[in-house]
Amino acid sequence: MCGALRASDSGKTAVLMGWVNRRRDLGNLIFVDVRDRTGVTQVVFNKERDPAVHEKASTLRNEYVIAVIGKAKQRVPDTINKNIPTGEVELIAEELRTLNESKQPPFLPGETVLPNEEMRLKYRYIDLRRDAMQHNIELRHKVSIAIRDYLSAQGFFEIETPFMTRSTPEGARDYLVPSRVQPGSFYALPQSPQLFKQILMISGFDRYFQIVRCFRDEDLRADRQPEFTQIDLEMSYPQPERVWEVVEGFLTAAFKAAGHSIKTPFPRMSYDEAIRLYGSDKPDMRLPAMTDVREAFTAADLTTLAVNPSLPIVAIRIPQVGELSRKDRDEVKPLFIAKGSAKLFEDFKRMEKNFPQAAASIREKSAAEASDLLVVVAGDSKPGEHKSEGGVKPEVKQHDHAVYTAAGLLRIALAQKYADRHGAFKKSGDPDKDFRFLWVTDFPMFEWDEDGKRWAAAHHPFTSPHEHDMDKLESDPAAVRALAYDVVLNGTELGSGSIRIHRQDIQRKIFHALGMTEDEAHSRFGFFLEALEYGTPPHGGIALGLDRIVMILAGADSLREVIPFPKTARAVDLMVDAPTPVNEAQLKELGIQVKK
RNA sequence: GGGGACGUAGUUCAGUUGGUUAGAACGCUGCCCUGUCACGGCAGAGGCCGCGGGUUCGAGUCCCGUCGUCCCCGCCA
Repeated sequence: MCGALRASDSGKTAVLMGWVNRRRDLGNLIFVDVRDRTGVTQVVFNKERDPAVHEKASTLRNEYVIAVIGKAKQRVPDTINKNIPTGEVELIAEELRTLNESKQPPFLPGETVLPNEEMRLKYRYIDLRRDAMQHNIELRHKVSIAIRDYLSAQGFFEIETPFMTRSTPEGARDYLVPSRVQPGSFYALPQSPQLFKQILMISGFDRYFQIVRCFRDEDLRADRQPEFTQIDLEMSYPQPERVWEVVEGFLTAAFKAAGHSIKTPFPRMSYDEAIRLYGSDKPDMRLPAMTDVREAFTAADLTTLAVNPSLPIVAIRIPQVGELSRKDRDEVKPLFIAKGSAKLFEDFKRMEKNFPQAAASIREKSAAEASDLLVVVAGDSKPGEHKSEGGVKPEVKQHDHAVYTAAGLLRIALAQKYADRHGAFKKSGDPDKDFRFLWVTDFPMFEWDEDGKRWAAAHHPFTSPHEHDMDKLESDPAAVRALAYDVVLNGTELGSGSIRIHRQDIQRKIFHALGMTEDEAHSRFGFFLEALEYGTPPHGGIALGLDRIVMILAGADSLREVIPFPKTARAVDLMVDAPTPVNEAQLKELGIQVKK
């Protein structure tokens, strides 16, 4: 292999096969760097030594595929290249075969500047030849293997579940697959193997896992692709802590495979705490939490500032940002996405001038240094449009929630904007700082769906409520906590799971709370409800995004860097040019008519 | 569905207040070169300025539309 040759191989005959990475033609002396998956080795063609082979070498061009036979030779000291592992050796060519020529590629894998993403995706096979992509794909392989080995050793069976399955109206949009044999009927690709893995528990496979593709027809983001890979697992008779232990175990193995040693157990935080302290259910703990500064203001202050005294007031601190210029402040304002009636005070100096006592108190409460950036987010006292549906309680909570989450989004936007100044996102080499894991627990069971004017499952409708909250299912749905948990890394949700409902009576209550009639529940999940009646063990599990784990390990900003053949923001594969219309005959066979 | 950024040579980019023949680097082609490794030197080819309208004596530059890529909000149980 091209990356394997070392000085100790000196004198041996070697065969190298690979691509022409670079050619340096000095006339009577030609150097060719031959590249394969493992690296690059320099091959020397000397006219004096072998005119015929040298002549052949002068016809080589970038990305030709060649085979070279020659003698490995230790380089003389002043020609050693310290930048590459094979830099102490070179291959003196004795025979050269061009296995294939290449058209001039639109870009070169060895080039330092990247072409734009459109180009990279269209010619993905060339992009994937680049070192960085080869490394990412190898990393992905190693991580998968580590996780498989770990879970297998812990007694989990990897069991496959169908890709062509049943559409369920809950959750994300389904990708549909028409049935030819049953015209007018459709399979759906799984958003996750949720019900199958629960049925595997009912079937007696008490520890299941699968590294499996899932499909969701929703809009894309840098960290969201329409098809993605989950590490899905489920176990019988677990406490949440047992599931967390398993996850911590395989993540330790996965990170070890990538060369990082992480500490377990991960810290834990309730959902309420996460919202109050970070304005997010996936806190990025690499930066300080927000601070409740409601007490810093007098009632008179709040009136002057036109701030609603009954809503939260929080301070966001970003370390080491330094003083904001007028221009900075103008740029900061649009980063704030006003949710509900949340409003922003971005000019802390002005606050110090007009409300010196409050400002001093905020500084103290948030432990701010002089060089830290402070901004304050509060609720506007102007009467907003009040939606009366849904009862009093969720509305009050929603307004609090809006202020916290608006602040949380701003906190992240500021952190990204000033990443160079605070440096918290730079890899330090210390895994305790670079990888801030967190369990977020006690999620609410239900969320108020403003459009549908009903309660919806926050996680999914098979999640078990907290035992103590059972009696609130009817009286106070907003207060019901779920036995659901997320694992979060550096502000990215890696995975989500729960203890499931294993009793049919409770499952029925949940459907009822969700406003589903018995008939509706049966038509959607009849097979599952029936299965629950045949001796279902208590069970629970979780699913983690493999792509996201690898993305963070690779230090990438987008899933596209760790997926060999990803899709664009419009869910298009630019290489194969999918999706496409299909011909009339195909449609006819499926009994489908396309609206023009 | 909404907001923002970008689109100029094969690639990455520059292009002033609207003004004559649109530039650079890398890549490509040819020649020279025996220790280069992002080789070097000389010469050369290469452009529907994304596409379609408009304003103007004149548009890469201004306006409108459209297509594509990226980021964000909504959405993603």
